[in-house]
Amino acid sequence: MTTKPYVPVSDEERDFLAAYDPSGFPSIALTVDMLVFTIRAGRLAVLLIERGGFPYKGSWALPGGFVNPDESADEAAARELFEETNITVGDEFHLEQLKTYTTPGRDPRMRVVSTSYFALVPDLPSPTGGDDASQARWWAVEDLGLEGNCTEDSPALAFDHATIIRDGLERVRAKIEYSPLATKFLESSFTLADLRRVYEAVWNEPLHPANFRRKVLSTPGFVKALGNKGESKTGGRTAALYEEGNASLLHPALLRRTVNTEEGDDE
Amino acid sequence: MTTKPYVPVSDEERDFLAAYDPSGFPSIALTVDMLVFTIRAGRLAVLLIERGGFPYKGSWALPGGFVNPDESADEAAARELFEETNITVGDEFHLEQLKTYTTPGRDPRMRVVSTSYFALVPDLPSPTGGDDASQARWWAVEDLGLEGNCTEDSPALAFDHATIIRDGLERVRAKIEYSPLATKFLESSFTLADLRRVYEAVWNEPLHPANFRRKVLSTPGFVKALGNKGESKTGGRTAALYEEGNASLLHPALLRRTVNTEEGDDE
DNA sequence: GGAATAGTGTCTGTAAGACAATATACT
DNA sequence: AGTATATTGTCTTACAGACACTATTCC
Repeated sequence: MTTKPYVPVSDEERDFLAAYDPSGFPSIALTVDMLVFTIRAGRLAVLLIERGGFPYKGSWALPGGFVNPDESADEAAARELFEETNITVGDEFHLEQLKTYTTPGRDPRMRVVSTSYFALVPDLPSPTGGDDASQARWWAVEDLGLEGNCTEDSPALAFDHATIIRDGLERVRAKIEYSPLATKFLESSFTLADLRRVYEAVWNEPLHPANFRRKVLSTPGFVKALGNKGESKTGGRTAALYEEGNASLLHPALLRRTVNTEEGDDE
Repeated sequence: MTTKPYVPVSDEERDFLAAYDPSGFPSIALTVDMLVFTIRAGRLAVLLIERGGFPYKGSWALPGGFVNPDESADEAAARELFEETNITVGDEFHLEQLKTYTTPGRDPRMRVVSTSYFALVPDLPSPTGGDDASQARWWAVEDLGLEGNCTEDSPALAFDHATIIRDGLERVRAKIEYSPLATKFLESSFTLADLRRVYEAVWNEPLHPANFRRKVLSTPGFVKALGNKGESKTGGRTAALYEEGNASLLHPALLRRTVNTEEGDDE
């Protein structure tokens, strides 16, 4: 529980810290941890990096890094996201602060305060290997063993990153109910079936196509119809294309049936 | 935008910082800022403290303080809340992390990373003067001039605390829709009219008593009926008493009509 | 034509919003 | 009695969920 003295483990880190505070090692390091979510093969996935050194060597961790002295955590998060995925901040995807983790000892090297961010991005062409030698890949969140369904294939997660991923999942699952965030998982034009598959992947439950359609179209500002039509992929009628609308909140909201609360004896 | 050298402004601060990092002043200070909300005279109010020294002398600031080296921000927030209001952490009120503010230069003295928390407490007996000589009082959020209704009576707010208060208001207003948090503003037993007045104060809009009642009672786990009845205060039929239920999420949610989103051309 | 998906129409149950009516307290 | 609030009842409208049906594409 007490803060241990810091021992640099790589030249990059040593250099960074020397530049960070010329007078010595800082008492507190501020970092960002990135939850980069996407939909791959119909499943919600998160980007993880295999750690190559102490601590948690061989475990999988969220990408992230130090906040520079002259930048805010928001700016650091956008920078890290670009470094990891080559995506530039814009309207194409969503980046939002999630929560800050401060428990003493969460990093054995020193006191590290980490502010987590989550990003929602469309399916990226490649597994987006990081610029450093570390191994990066997408993990389907189902396969992480976060909800008791832990198997021998579930990866070990470094630090308190399992908690961060759980918190992020909860936020994303709740937020697509009342905001048009689900469109951020898709390219700029999409079909209503694409949008429905996003909801099904994030909530992990099937939705009724006809009712979903009626609901989305009756929510003002959620999506906007484009004139053209897409191509049929597996046979079947060609679907119309839509783009993101201009609403920032959905009213009325799309409601899940499955709500993770204990409802007991009422009244 | 660049971080200025730190100049201690009080003996307490100097002592704290010396103890905080014996090798010198820390590069980053981690603090908590507390949004303590309550309902006073039918209006949503927040606790503010008048600053007695540099910077922002004479402005009003959120209560808060440094996170000690051996505690988490959660623990620091609970400690600060007790120091400000003499309320002990428990089921009686709500304490939750809001957001972390990191912009360089937000405190002119040094790089201060502040994690904000909001607490919902019942109306407290006294204005709860702080233990130090600083002036503390409740401010109705309407009177803070946060939404353009700024008058000459609106207080000057220190640092980026106007932003923090706005963020907190948004969170609380949204969260009482789908969680039973509104009961945290009340004593352990309350009438449905009391609960309705909480919603009316937080949302600043009148609610229909009969429909509110039916809605609350039909939401499983929101409130639980007590056998006894309260006293009539202003004449009129005596209302039945209720206590908090065991639901953690309201399903279905109580919906505001007024939603602060720009809804444009749909479809 | 057959299979597959997109999209429309319709029925039903539930619940919200408005409002009237009744019940119970205080003066 | 008169007033004020609590509580119940009822009517209308909106919408979610279910499901049948039509439309359009590929094979």
